[in-house]
Amino acid sequence: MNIAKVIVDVPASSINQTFDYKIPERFRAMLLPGMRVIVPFGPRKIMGYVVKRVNESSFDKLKEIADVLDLTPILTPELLELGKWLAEKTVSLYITAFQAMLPQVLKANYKKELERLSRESLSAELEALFAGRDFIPYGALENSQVNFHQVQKAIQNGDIAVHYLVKSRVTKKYVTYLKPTREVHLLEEALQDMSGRAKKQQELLAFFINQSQAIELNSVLKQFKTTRSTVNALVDKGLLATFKQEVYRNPYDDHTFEETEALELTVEQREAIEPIKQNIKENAHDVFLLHGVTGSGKTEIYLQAIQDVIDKGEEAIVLVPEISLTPQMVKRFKGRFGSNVAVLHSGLSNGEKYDEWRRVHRREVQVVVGARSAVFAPFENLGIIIIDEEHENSYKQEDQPRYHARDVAVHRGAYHHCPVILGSATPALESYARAHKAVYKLSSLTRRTNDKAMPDVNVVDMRKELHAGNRSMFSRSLKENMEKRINRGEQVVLLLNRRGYSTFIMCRECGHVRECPHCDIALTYHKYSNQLKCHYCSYEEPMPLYCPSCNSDLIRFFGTGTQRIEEALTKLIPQARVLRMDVDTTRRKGAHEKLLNQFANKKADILLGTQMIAKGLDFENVTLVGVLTADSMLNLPDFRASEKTFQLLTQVSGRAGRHDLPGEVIVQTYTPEHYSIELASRYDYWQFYQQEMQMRKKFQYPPYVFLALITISHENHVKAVQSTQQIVKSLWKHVRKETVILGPTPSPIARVKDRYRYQCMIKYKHEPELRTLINKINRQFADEINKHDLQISVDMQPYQLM
DNA sequence: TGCTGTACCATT
DNA sequence: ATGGTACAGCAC
Repeated sequence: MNIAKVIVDVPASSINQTFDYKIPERFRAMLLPGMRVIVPFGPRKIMGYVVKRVNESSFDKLKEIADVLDLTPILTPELLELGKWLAEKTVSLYITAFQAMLPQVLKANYKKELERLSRESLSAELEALFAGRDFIPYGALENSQVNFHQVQKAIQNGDIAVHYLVKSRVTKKYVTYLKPTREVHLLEEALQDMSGRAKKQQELLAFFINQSQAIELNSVLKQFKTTRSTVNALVDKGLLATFKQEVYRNPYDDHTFEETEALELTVEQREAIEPIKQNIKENAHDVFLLHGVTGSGKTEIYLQAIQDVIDKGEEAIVLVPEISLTPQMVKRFKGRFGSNVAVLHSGLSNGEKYDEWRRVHRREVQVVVGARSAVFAPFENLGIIIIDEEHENSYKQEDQPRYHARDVAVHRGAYHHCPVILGSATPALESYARAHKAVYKLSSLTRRTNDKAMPDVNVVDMRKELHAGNRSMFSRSLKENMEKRINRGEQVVLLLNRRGYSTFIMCRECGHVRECPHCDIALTYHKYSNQLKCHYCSYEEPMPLYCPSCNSDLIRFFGTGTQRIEEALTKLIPQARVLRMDVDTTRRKGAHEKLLNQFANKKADILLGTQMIAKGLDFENVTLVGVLTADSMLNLPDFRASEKTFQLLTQVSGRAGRHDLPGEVIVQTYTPEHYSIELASRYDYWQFYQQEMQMRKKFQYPPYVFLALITISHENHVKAVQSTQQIVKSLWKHVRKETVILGPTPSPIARVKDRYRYQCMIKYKHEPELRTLINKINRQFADEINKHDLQISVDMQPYQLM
């Protein structure tokens, strides 16, 4: 078993295979699958993952592994298998699948450097560059006087050499400790001998005579109100010593969480949790769909199920959409399980994420709460996987590997023989359909734990407002209600239902809209930098003073951004204190929580924001929720538009009147008759499900069919269309006759980064060979991809059809 | 003849 | 992805 099969860190389809390496003597005893290694690859050195050890290789000229980066495997055998499955299932590269399962800092950093080998003098330019040093970064060659040829010659001469370095991005946090190094009597002697002037040194030394334990340096400095120099003096005298010890960065101070006990369950909750507990007890794997209205106590069910898993000595993964939005969620888990919980989400720094990940890796915790990628937590005895708000789009990763966390969870659940819980007030249609077909087990929670009714939803027809001469974005009823609540000292949440919160600029004179020169999309105005930016390629230009097309100065930014609504709102109700929550006001780290805290402390009357305020917030003083434009998503070319609208309206309605004060919801719309709006206002999920299923059946969309989206891009418009056409043709040849292939169609954003994008959509019910077929097509186009810069990307379960 | 840009090719 | 190489084009 002295040969290792390695997946190397080269994201190219021609490299999407294992490479064999000899394991040198010094690594034979310790090298295991799942460890990272450094291997020579062509002229350079790169990182790779060992997936297997074998005895033989069909390749005869094997190179040796240059180094091993881990002492223990970072991928368990299960995760190695899962990575393979994931890559194949999503038609992605093995390397991208493995990288997706690990924290960012475990990815390799590559550097090149030049070493001076000979003492003899080099060319004047090279001498200047090295400036007496033996090693210099390779990058120093740029903007220097040295030309490439000189370097090549020097290398051939053996005067200098290029080194390829693989650097770890891992940084660890250390705390410095201070401790005495001599026996007590020696310290006492030293204290006597010390000059009377060194007051602080004496104090410190006296302290350590009574105290032989190591103490954190910073706390000593604080306690004695002194500085490092005092300590250094004692260290120099050989009386004290400092040493460093690694500590985890802990983003949450565990002690600040109030401990909670299990709550008494309602009858409904008990009925829902029973089969889950049974599953846990019997090591059985079922997928449970927990359909519970907001406030029905889903989280308590999660907590008590997890308790069973912990008692059994097993581990739990809890996925939440985006945890920084719900500090309440962290609080509940830390409150119940204390330091037995690791938290993984995008609000943490890379270092913090790594430390939390390591607490899982080292089995220091049994519970992980985190966003999408936490589904890969390296536990080996999983007892339960929970996906909260399972309908959320953020569980689908939109770049390679394009996976859905739900699929991964179910796969891991089957492997570990443990239950998977999908919880939501508005389950994804796919999930509910599966529950309906008894593929998943359905549990319904129809009542709130406090038995409060859901707030009344009043739908306001904005067309009538217009006819009545009200041209503002606030209906009369919303205005009156807001004033009434604010005067009573209650609070209001206002939701602007917009997917993009971008503001584009348009000339009022000629209608010219400023677009990105490289992409077919309007540029977005950014107030803080007064720049126009492209969200797709990061192109930037200053905000023009005059219209580039007609030179008029009537160029303004457009779009009903939250800023404009805020302005209108302060005009409409001058006494209201408005808190605006959007990308601009939440950009800074922690800004999000700060704003929410301000609102919780009643520093504002109205919280105005986009989708981000719809989820998981719980303010007891909020009695009115207003939705300004409920139908703005309905016109998007997205077959899930109705579903998303229904989900959003239901979620946001749950924000009002959760406590003692009764709540009310006002929904403004131009299409009050639309079933998603009408049924959301009645909280009728079942009716919505049935109606929407009919639509999906009629137009052949999921869950009636599976989708696959292939996007082809090329700098040349014609080439892009032609290649897509060819792909469509060869698909037609090999799929069943019931399968539908649409395309070539231009992608909704037809050009990005100067590349034209065409797509083809496959709608199928049963195509077991589809992935093989797509891979075959990929290979057919290998030449075009390598030589002529054609790009083909595949999404086996598209959520965003761009 | 020597320098520069580029297409192509292999990587265990 | 990325570095090496063969080769074409061009100035001297």
